[in-house]
Amino acid sequence: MIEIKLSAKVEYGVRAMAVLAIYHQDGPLPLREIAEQEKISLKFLEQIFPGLRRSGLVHSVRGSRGGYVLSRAPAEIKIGDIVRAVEGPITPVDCLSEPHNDFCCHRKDECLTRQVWEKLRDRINDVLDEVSLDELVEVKPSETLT
Amino acid sequence: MIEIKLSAKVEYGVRAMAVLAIYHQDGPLPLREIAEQEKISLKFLEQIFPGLRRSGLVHSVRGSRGGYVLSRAPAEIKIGDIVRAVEGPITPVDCLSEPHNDFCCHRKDECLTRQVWEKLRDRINDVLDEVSLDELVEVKPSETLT
DNA sequence: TTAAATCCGACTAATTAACTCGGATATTGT
DNA sequence: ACAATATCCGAGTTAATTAGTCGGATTTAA
Repeated sequence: MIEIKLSAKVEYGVRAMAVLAIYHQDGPLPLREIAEQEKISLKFLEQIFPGLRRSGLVHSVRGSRGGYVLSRAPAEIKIGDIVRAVEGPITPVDCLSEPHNDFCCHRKDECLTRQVWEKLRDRINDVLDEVSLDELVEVKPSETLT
Repeated sequence: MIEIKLSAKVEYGVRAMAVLAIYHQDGPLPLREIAEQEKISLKFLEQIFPGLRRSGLVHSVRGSRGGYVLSRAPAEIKIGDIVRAVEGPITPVDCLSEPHNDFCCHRKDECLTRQVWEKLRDRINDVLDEVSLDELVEVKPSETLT
């Protein structure tokens, strides 16, 4: 079994954003296209994108010939942004998201393990904020800058 | 909702090991004691400890006056050891644990996002292997070395 | 022999995850 | 105007996982 695991929503969300990054120039890209390319259920994608829009990472164009467009350049979008947009704040244990209560951990003054999870949370966020979308879709050596 | 989350098993496992570290000198400590101190169900702890034992982190003393003892000094036990003992190898997406198959991600040559999850996995392991049990139970300034 | 422990495996209840479904609404091309 | 193509919205469903329970067998010290 595995214990630190990304949800399918996050995985698909990042994959979908990567596709959007590739076709960034070509105007709005409908989810149908992304679904096809990445073999993801259209209906599931439809469920994922509202979060990305609310977080301002993409903007939507409704109606025929509509679709989604990145609202910033791929270089300005970090993987962490996507992950947080899809699922909310990243935190390894509930204890960290709530205001500290003494029942969270039952040792006298302070939760001993809390500091480890805090460190873990911070590092996870760091890693995810180090990589941006453009790095993800970087083309192979063949098409690097002239 | 949260997407990178430790299971209760891991959280309890680490807390329990911290208690064991504190009473390290005093011979075997029964789970009943730990359960009481940390307000964790005894039956649940009983389910967690076999994994810790099989990984060689603790050894058990059966029968009356029995319990569990750390098999190494707290300084030699990393949080990562505990996490892996309780739940198996740490990996953020299934794709990483299996031998690479082309259906894992549906882009032509290589999974673009894979590299990010690999980096994430490695960093998570790094963080968890940086902290050892003794750091976790380090006493407050009042009782630092004379 | 009794009490206190680990040990073992099955069972269950609750929650979450991963979709699915049906339709409403907006927009464009003809 | 109208059909086609999108996003949008919310509820429903199914499967998997998690968290925890339960009953009892085994081991051992006192």
